[in-house]
Amino acid sequence: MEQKIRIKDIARLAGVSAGTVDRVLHNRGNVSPAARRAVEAVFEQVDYRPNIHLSGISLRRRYKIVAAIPEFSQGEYWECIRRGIGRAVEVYESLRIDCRFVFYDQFDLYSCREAFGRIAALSPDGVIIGPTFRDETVGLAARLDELGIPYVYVDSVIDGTSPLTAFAADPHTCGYLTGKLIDSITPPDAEFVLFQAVRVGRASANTTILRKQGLMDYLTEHGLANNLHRVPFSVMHPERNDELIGDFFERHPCVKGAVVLSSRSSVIAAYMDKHRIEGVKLVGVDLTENNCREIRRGYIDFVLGQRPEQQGYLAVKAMIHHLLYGDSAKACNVMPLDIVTRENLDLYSEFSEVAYSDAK
Amino acid sequence: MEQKIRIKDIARLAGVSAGTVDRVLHNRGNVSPAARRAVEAVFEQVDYRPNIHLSGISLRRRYKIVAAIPEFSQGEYWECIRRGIGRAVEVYESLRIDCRFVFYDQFDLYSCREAFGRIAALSPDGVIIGPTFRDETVGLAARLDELGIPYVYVDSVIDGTSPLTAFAADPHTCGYLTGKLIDSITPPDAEFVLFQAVRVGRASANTTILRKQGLMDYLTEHGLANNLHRVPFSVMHPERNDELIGDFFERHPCVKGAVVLSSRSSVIAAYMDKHRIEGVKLVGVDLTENNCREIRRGYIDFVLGQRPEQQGYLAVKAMIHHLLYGDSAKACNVMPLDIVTRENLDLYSEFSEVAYSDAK
DNA sequence: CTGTTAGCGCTTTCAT
DNA sequence: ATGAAAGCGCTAACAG
Repeated sequence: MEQKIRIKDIARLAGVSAGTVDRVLHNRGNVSPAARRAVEAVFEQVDYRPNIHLSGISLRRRYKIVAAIPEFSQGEYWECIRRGIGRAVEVYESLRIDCRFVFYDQFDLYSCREAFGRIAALSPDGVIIGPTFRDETVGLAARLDELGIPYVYVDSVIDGTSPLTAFAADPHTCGYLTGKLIDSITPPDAEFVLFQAVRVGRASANTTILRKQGLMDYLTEHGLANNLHRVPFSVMHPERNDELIGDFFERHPCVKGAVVLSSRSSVIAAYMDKHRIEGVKLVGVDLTENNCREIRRGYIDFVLGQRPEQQGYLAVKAMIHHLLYGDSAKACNVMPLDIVTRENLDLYSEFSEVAYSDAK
Repeated sequence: MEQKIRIKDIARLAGVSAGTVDRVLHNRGNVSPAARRAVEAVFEQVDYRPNIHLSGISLRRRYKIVAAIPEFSQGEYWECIRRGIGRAVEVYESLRIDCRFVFYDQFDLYSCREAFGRIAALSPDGVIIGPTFRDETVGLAARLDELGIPYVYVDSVIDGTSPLTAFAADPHTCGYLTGKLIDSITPPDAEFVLFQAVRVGRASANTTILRKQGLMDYLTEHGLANNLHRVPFSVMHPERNDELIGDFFERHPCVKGAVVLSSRSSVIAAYMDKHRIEGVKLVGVDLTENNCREIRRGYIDFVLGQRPEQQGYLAVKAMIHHLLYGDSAKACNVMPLDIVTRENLDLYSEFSEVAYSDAK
């Protein structure tokens, strides 16, 4: 039980005062090369880790974090990310973090452009970005780089930018695992269908493309690539699905498995319910409220969860550690992909209550 | 952005000093009924939540926690629980928690009795118990109840005792989910085999019995109860399995799925490897190092993880909050059951690094 | 019984 | 450039 080392100990060992140690620690200047060397020598020797909650208490300045993420309705994916961000702000309460949200419409490029445009004027110390549109995000990243403002991605990563770090599931693995699951739970000779949400006015989201690549890679590796059908469906206008999907399942009785790589598998579940499609397994992504309901009703068999709440929590945590101590973090943290089915679903939803939050 | 309320604010609102508020808060006595009422009235109004890390800093006394859990080798289940306990102690570093481990041999009742007997003499403020033997644990619990020492279970719960709280997966759900998985990944007419570890000198662990019940319930509900074979195997003497399992698979070609409800499915995987058993799916429990290896090699198809590290972490956290603030907690916290397969395995193991720990 | 005060580890201001 | 000192929210000893 060796005593925890404190700043005062460092000071004593380096033969300087605590003030000087702190100045070195936070790169606050006004320290002679000699003193700096002495202090740094001690840091080499000992494993000093300041208590961030105590740092917070005596901090004069407040940090302002802006979280730029898609707006959401109750029970949707981004609500979890937002909740995670909120929890982190509570846990690090002693730092009195100012967290401001900037929401945009993930289906409207102009809304995103406008929202991202507002960020710089808020002069944040750090930004959490939930990206959707590549070009807009690259633009925002460039502006932040210029201003020296660090940013962290949640949910997905935009190549060609230099975030402090990112918390996201690997979309290729997600698609690959989807393939593994649908293959595992259907007979060897089954055919599959990939339902693809039709998007108005823009290409499919990058994440979806990468997931699809993962799915294709699985199928190809297992000699199943030719067993896959693709059918479009509409999220915005579910009533159009009667027409879009039509009599697909009657025409393809060998199709025993369906996959949706966006979070909207509940739309397909509703279609299957309405048209009494039976004997077709359905695998989706994300534990949205709608998806959970369809899992309970037995229309969705498996869903992959990406721990959105934890993504938000960890993003803020990483940002705070960077702001206070200049900690760098590894470029990208890959979240686990939780396989959720009717039997373990409740364990996941009940649980998020207790898992985080150090505050009571 | 409403200001966080501090003890000083409570004092002002109640018309008393901070010292009195603190006395009320910690039931330290020496406070008049009138003052107590005034302070409690304010607590009704406002949501005051002390910052536990700041509480810690000015705490004079140290708390001593004893963790009584099975001893383990590297890569085993209980190592993760121990790591989680260690992490919590780090995160709550400002409280200078004294954590002492008392290990016992989970296969030796006398070792457990002896170890549990030593605990009271350590005069701990709280005890984390990883139970194995029912009677010994009931005895320990009774002694602790008598001494007024709170205790928390990890991994499993012993009925008829009154722990502060517990963190464990639900064994019935675990078995049930195992059934669901093996059923999902085998053909409709498949038969199954349950491999049961032979225990020397004592009945099967209670957890295993409950898991088995869950499995049976799944099979019964799905009209598959008659498709299940039971075969004993040995963990201690794997070489005996050639004889114990013998030509089971040749005699039962319809068996397409195997289940192991202890953490030792890797032993069966090794058997299958050695005897070139093919076309039989295997589902197990716990992400031990051995199990992970066999998942990677493709001999185990699915494993259920119970987040042992998080169990340990949360147990200590709950205990600390209780010791400091008298927080009660709900009787039992049910951990998620993570479904792990080759494709998402690495995400789970890589991840535990970053998920906990507030300390850098 | 109660208010005042010192002190925990850390940051920051203020003299030097 | 540097050390001393004050102060953050909280607890506990102390003096009344």
